[in-house]
Formats: sequence, C-alpha cells, structure tokens
Amino acid sequence: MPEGHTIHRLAREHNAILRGRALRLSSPQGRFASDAAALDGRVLDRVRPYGKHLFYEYGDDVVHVHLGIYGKFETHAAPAPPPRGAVRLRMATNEHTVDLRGPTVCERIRPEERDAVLARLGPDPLDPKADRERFARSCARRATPIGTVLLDQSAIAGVGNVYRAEALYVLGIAPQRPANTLGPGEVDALWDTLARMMRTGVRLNRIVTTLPEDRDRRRGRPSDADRHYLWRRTDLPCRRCGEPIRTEVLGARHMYWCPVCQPA
DNA sequence: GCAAAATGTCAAG
DNA sequence: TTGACCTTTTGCA
Repeated sequence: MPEGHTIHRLAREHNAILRGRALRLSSPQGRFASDAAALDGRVLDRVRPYGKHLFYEYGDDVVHVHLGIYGKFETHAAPAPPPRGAVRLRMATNEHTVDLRGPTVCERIRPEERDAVLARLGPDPLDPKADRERFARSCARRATPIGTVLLDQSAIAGVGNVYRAEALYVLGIAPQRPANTLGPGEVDALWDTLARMMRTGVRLNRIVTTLPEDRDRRRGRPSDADRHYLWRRTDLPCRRCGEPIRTEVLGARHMYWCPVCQPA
C-alpha cells in the first residue's frame, strides 16, 4: 500500500525489467481489456513516477496508474502463474510478468493529459529537481492545518497519512497548527524530514521512519513496533514523554500525535 | 464467515 | 462533510 516511496520504487523495478521491451498487455479482469489490446506488443519507452502517480509511456500513448489506497503490483518470474484475484492489467515479457490489482486509476491517456496531471501536483520530495520553495509558498499562503496541507497533493506530492504523522511528530509540530504559522526553519525541516523518510522508504521498500538509534539493532530488519514512532500506535505511550498518543480525523484521515511533544 | 479497516481521491450535497 | 469506489487483510465470532 502506497505512499510516494512505493511509486518510485515500482518505477525503478519496472524500468529495470520492462523498459525497452515489447510488452504483452492484457486485462484478465476485463476492465482495461480494450486499451490493453490496443497497446499489446508496443515497446515501453520508460516508466515515470511522480508523487503517487505512475506513467507508462509507449510513444504517444501513456498508461496512467494511481494505486489509491488498495492498489498493488506484483512481479512474477517466468513462468507466469494464472492471474490471482482481479488482475486489471498484466504486463509481460518472456522473463517477467507484472500484475496490477485494485488501482483507483488505470487509464490510457495522451501526453498532454499526463502533463495536465503533473501540472496539478506540488513538488515531490523524491524528485531530485523538486522546488521546495513551492511547498514553502503553499504553507505561507494557507491557514489550513499543516496536517491537512501535507495530504494535499497540490502542495506536496507523494506524502500520505503515515509520513505526515511521523514527520510532524519528529519535529514536535502540532498537526492542527495553521500552515502559515510555521517558521521558515520549520517548513525547511519538514521538507528535509519527509525527504529523508521517503528515501529510506524507497531503499527498504517499506515505510521505516524511525532513525537507526531508535530501533532495536539486534534485528536484521525493523520490527513492526520499531518501524514507526506513533502511527497507529495508540496502544503505546509516547516514546519521549510517556503521554498517551492521541488520534483524531484530520483531512479525512486518522492523524496521530502527542499532545505534549507537539503542543498547539 | 463476515465486518471493518487500510499507506487515497473525488464528486455530490 | 459524506459517501462512493477499487481489493485484500485482519480481527472477531
């Protein structure tokens, strides 16, 4: 399940195994069948990730994928197993088969439409060319709670519910604070913290927001309890002050925060 | 065996 | 602000 790190990681994997190949495209579930047939056999030029969006470019045809909250990709080495569940799109070479299930968006679009999607999105912390000043300006302009702004993909692209809670906690910023009350230092630190967490997510292929010194080193990979500071951990006290972690719906999603370490 | 929740977004009211 | 949508997993009987 995807925040921006999943998307960038998938783009890297799919570029490695699919790019430059003539792909066999199909839609075992049927909902993308005519578009899959229209593109079957075409050469995939590249996969482009941005925020939570993926673009598979075949000349002037682009397949736009947004995983939403449920969507998932699965890669199989040959021989491909029969489709499991509702496979919206299957992309195959002789060596690999990639299955897509449950996306919010899987559509064939033109390059202009792709550009229109990109134009709506804010800077992506995982994009090396990202302009963090655009994010700073969005914050300065808005009296909306910073916890809501972080989920607004036109303010900053790729951040989701886990990263927003964890980054605000690390920096001691209350999610309810109006974005325009954050100082320039806080906005900068927020960008840097999110970028650091999301790069770790790409590398490990899962969300790990805790710093190594805050984890149990004896384990090879972080346990679930060690991966986050407080997201969905209302069963545990705050790791810094012992206060119960609080949760509340903010920006249509559950926000988690410590009322002591993140004072309003 | 079934309800509820899940790392998301949009349109309707 | 609420409900709809996409699918799988988890938790409780």
